[in-house]
Amino acid sequence: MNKVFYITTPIYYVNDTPHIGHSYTTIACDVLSRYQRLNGRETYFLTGTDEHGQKVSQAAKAAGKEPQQLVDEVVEKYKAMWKALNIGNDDFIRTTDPRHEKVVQKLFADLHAKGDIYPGQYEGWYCVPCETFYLETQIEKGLCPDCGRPLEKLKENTYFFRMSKYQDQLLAYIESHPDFVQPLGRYHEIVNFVKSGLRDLSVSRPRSRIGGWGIACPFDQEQVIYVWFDALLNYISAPGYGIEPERFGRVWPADVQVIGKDILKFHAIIWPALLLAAGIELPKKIFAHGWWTIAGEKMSKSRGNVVDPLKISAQFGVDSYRYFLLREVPFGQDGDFSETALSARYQADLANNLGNLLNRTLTMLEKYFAGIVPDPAPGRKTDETLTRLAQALPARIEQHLSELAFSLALERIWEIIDAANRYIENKAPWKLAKTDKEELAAVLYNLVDILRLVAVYLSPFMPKISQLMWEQLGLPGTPAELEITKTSLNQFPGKTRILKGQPLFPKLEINEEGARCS
RNA sequence: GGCUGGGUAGCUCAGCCCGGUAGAGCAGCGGACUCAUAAGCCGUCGGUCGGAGGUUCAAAUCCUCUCCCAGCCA
Repeated sequence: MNKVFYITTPIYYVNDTPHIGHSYTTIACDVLSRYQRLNGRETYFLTGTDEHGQKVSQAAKAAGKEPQQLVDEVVEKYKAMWKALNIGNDDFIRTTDPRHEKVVQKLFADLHAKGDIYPGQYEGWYCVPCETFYLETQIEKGLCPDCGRPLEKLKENTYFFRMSKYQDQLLAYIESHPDFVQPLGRYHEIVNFVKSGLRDLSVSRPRSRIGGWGIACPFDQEQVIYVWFDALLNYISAPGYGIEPERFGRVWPADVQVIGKDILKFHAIIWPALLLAAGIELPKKIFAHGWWTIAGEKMSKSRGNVVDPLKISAQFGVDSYRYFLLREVPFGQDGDFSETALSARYQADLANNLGNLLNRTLTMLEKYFAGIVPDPAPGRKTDETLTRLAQALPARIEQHLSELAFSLALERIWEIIDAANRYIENKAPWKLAKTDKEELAAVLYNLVDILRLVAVYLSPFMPKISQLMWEQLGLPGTPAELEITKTSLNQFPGKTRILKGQPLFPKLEINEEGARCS
């Protein structure tokens, strides 16, 4: 049995509604998993929701609902969003799933039995109204850094995870696996952090203080398991750790865990430390991507500039949105989102370069060959540049996607699109139509052939557009059904009747207007 | 404060490791063409490479100092 390609998004906190940030992570993971499937590899692409914690129970109380009712409602928003964005996740885990709770309790008990979870007392500065603990270093003059009210020194019972014990082991692992945390800058942060020393971590909360909304500690009625301990374990509970050993063995370790840079430490320190304690192999790669600002400003509810992916998708198309997010900014860096920038990409890259290339090619086929792709003549002329680029493409895409360099992968595809547009200019089929029907046939064949290849390699990024291209080219099935390793030039079936349709990316009427609104 | 990135064309960035006539895309301008979503193609304008000093025949690239921005320091 081959190892399944396992990729995860973080589980999203139900206290938030899905926005551009969530969609960014999830789309990136979707592209990677679609690419793996295209290569004939089985995938396990996991996303889900983080549903416990005090904030959720507070929000429920404020809304006059039971926590369970609230999370059941919010989880649907996430599921609807993923459906709308054409996310092909293989599983969806909720931390309220019994399959998850069981694993969390089991592991908590195991680590306790092993002595890696031990009882103690947590002491810190507590803000009663905010219900939050602060460290000495976070506060000034005994006031809450958030609301400014006086803090109380509070001591409460808790269980600690003996993280300090795994400090050296973790450091050794990270230093011997320079790809473990990416991008490189984040890797250095983590190395320095671990070197500076790890403290034991409080991993439970008194039930009396936070209410019951969480996973109960299996051996102490007074304690509830801390949300982060609970949440991180989703990555192993979903593939069946301790419950379906065979499946777990095929899936784990995760090949890539994609996260936002804000939760790096949980994933690159606490998470691997827990796995070391549990004697489970560590994930192969943690990749922390950057954040989006909105038209130069930080996104926030109070500014009212939160980007709704559904609204943007309705306006520009789902695939345009997917394309923009991955093309505009190198994965790992921060980026700026604006309708103006999206509009520019739409116009230049999508409508003018790609959409128009398909359109002009199909029009010429209709005009000169009644919409039937000419048979590929054995000795026909091919284009050196196009051939070279097409042959180099698979390895380049593989390289870039293995590094999560989505923008570079897309640039490589656009090199071919640009070259194809130049090819048309150089060959001037409208002239050949009058002088050399044979070469005209060769040129148009080469064009649909290269467009077929473009559709295949574009399919992980823009599944719907890729499918539309496929259909307009008159090809049967879907581009994603094709094993990518078997794609090469000169395989477009001759005599195919093309089915030219509407432009892939119609001109945007309200272009200026939209730009101003953003 | 310590550590790490970064400051290059109007905008976004590459080049810096391994010194040798400043690059790409977008935007702007001009041209020829017409298959096409007035798209595409060709050409072109545009930069004292954050600042100062140094090494060198030669520095965006190496060294020193300095200013500014960002990230990490539970």
